[in-house]
Amino acid sequence: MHNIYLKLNKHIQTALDSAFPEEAAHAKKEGNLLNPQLAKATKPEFGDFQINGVFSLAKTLRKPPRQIAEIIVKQLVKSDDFNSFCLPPEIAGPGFINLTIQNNYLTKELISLLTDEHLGVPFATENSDDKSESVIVDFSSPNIAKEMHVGHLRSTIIGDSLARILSFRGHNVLRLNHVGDWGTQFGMLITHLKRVAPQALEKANVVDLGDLVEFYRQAKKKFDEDEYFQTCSREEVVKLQKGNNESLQAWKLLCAQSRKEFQNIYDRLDIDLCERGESFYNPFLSDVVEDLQKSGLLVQDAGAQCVFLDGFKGKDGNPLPIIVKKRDGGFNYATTDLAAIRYRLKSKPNGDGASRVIYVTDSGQASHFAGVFQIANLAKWVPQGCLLEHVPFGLVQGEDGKKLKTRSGKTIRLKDLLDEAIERAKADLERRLLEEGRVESQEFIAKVSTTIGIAAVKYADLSQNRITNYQFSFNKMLSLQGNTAPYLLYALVRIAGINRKGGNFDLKLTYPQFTEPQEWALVREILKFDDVILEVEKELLPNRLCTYLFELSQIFNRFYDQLPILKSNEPSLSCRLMLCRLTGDILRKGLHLLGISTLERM
RNA sequence: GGACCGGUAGCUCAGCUGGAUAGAGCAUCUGCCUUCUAAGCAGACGGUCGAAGGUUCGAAUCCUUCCCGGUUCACCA
Repeated sequence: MHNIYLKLNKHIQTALDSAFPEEAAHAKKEGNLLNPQLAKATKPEFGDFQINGVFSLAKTLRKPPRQIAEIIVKQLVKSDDFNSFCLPPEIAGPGFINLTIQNNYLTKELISLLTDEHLGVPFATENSDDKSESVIVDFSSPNIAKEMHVGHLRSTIIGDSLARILSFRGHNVLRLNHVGDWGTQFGMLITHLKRVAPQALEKANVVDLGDLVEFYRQAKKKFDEDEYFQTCSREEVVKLQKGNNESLQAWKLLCAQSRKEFQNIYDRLDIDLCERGESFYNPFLSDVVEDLQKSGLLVQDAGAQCVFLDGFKGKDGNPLPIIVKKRDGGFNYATTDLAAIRYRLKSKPNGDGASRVIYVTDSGQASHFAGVFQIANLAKWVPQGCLLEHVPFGLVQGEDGKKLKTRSGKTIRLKDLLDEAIERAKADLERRLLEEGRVESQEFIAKVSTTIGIAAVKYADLSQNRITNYQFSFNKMLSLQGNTAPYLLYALVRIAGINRKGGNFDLKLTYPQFTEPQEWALVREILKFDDVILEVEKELLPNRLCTYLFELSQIFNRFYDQLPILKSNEPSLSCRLMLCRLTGDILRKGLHLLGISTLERM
């Protein structure tokens, strides 16, 4: 109802201007407008919208709120256009004005959705007020030669969903996987590789490293035990940085192997990413330091090149430096992140030309990003109107409230976690089939349990406000009741069932005539999709979309339970089928925007 | 100790620029399947919104102080 909101707001604004010309003029002089504080109604009985601004007006005008409200209402109903889509406003309580949109206007909006692939959500374009932006979403970002574990789960799932939503809105989205493909750990990895598989350096693809985690563990063990190995490793880092051929070859092999393993996970999760690791920014690191030097931000402290910022203090209360060049001349992650910011904001072809950069990482990195963002601003790398945003999220905890670990205390591999979700979904499904005496093919069972398992993991994560820590529970996420993926998928399956049994309707024949409250509740909910998407785009909180989809499903299930659909007579039959179709479209689209695939039967 | 984030029903959590009587789900209890998938629906029970002050016509929401939990604080990322 985004358009309706804008239309209403304009009407109210006009009404305020004519009802209180002096106040309006005064407000305008101050550079603002009288604020009607138009908002969505907090409860269905209050209609569709409510005006909350009467009280502050009452104060400045020194008149009772209800009197002000009456003046506004009187002014509003003078407009024929207003009366053509809104019912006469009602003054309620101490001075709220409740607004209800007319039925025929709502049905008109609803019909327009039938032919709108975007389901009412505005599409940002190059030349409009609703301007399309270049957005970078930096998410997932595992480390090369390590395995993806639960720690990567939230970033990957949340980042993917945000990227999908921003693209859907019309923005040009670059999904960057800022993998950890550079750094001191490569010294030991390359040294180890050279020892166990020297042939890998001569020919490409001759060696399958298999379990990289085990490989990493072995290398680490040697590094800790063997002094000579340590020396070689350190030398190896230097060689690599200098661009030694052999070392680069080994490095590439390790990266390729990791990439293959990451890709397995991304394929299973249906996630599309553009890999651009830390190494990409190597050529720009010294420029960063130079730039900071020029802008006078750089300070030498204890041999390191640092930037000191307001509000950054250490344990002892002394100012805390952000180091951009280490005492040994090396760079660290602050430097890389600064180089990345600079590159991403620079216009093409020397950069990405982004106007919004979103970092989806755990909240533990909040102060790091606050620091580098501040430096970027001070160094004037952030053009007017460009936005750097850290999108933090909390820890994944087990049901005991502690950091999620295996029973033996190890970090849980993402692969195992997904396998278990699917396995449990399969067990649930098979139990149900048995109970209901249904027989399904192995293929069906495999597909349904995979879809449900992955959906459950994703939805459980996304449906929670990302700021807080998140308690991971297979039982809850796979639960058949409540705000879970299976519940939403089930609503869609019901709609698909209706479609199979003759759910086609001819929309030309139908001018909808809704009569039942369950129908109207569904109509109104369907029309809220655009508001929700716009909100998520701004706040970057996918859980708002989840809440909406859950409520839509609830309202649909009520409708489905309480009214006959296929067995109703015309015109109800067509009207109800139309509601099924739109509910299905929105659920499918909404779930898709969360990165969740849907089912026809389950 | 400083910074940041949390504290809302027995449990897990929503709560949008401050708005009307604080919302879900789970759990517990009570109803509803000759009918489109009951993985559903209807209802009941459940609250000093961590505490105290303050701002406001109005505070879970904003400000201050305090309590509790988490994260983080110099060359790892």
